Amino acid sequence: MTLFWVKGYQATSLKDLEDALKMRPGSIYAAFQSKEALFRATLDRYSHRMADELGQLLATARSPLAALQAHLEGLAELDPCDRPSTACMLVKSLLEIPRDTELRKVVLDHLTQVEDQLATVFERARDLGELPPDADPARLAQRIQTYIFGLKIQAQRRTDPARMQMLCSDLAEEIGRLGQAAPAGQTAPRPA
Amino acid sequence: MTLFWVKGYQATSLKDLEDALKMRPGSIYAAFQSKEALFRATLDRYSHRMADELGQLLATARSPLAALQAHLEGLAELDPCDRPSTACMLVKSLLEIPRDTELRKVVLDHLTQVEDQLATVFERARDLGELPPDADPARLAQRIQTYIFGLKIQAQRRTDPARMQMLCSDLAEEIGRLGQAAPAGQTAPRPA
DNA sequence: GTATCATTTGAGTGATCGCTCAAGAAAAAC
DNA sequence: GTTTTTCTTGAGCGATCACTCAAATGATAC
Repeated sequence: MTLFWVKGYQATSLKDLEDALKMRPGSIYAAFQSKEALFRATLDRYSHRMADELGQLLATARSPLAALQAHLEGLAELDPCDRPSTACMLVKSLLEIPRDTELRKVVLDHLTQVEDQLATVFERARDLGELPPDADPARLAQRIQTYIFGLKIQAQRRTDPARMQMLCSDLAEEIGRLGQAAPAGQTAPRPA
Repeated sequence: MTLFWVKGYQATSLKDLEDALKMRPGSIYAAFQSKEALFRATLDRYSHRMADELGQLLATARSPLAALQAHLEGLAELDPCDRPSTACMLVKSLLEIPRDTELRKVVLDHLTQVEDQLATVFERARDLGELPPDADPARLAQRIQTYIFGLKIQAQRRTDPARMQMLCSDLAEEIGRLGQAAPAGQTAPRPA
């Protein structure tokens, strides 16, 4: 997964995979069906990890909205210490895989899955009173996902970490504002 | 340029270029030095066009801030009618070109150039009183560029155009709020 | 120990990659 | 018309691509 994540699908050769998996071509094709099938497997794994990560953050945070803010803030220190790449593997794949491909559809499905998960978080926030009752979870999900896409690309530029921190804070604050800017007659709760 | 833009650098073979340029390999290597050099030329061209586009929008819009809002709104109808791809060629290149490459540096420079241009727009908006005097143009530039990155990736997903329109409006509104949310004692101007 | 099954191996497949260069065609100079 | 110069051509270079398969190796059954 790391290999595909860092180098991308096309740029990863079978020689690379041989070294990484410590398997010879025959074994690779016996275990997986093809380079593409192996790549799909890594996409699945990546998506699951992403979902788990967000789920765990949600479990530990004091509130759904705070969890999302924390997630955005967390993108500030995306230096390749723990993670192999600061870019999102799904976005990277989306950009390099041509249209009208089975593989493309797989990537799109995974992205929609993530979006749905984010929508669920917003829905929960709304039900808990963190958001005004007329808030549109799907719309907000699309928005924060756009933020995340943009932030992870910015992280690829490896600029000043302080600037990256500022940027993440700005966008996290934007999410926080969603709760405070309640319409008339609506009071924003103050989660403990 | 279209070819590199749509297929990406690696996925574009010399055969593709032969067909597109209607030149045989010898001529291609006589005119340009290599596939990489040709790609650099297209990156330059793309960047210039981007800059011109934004410049023109700035000239026609009623105000700098309105121009930026219009630019974001414009990303809603990015269907591949006029443009070859809805993705940003620079971002696409950033994600596929490995670290520690000359080519990578070229892409990063171009991205910084765009960012600087955006900062100039915000600076102008501030000087015109559209933004509070303590507004940080560089910071705002980084933020709107992040929005643009995210939006252009969303456009790649080819989802419901209405949802895309909503998303663009949301982020354009975000930019508009920068002008209205003036600090104490500051009045937001109402540009005609 | 021997036979049976499962797995791994790596040389080799044809195709394509980016790229070169001697030879030919076209244009310019005279 | 002839020579000189400029540009174009496309066969072909070695390297690499994703992938295959007969043979070697390892594990299991008896």
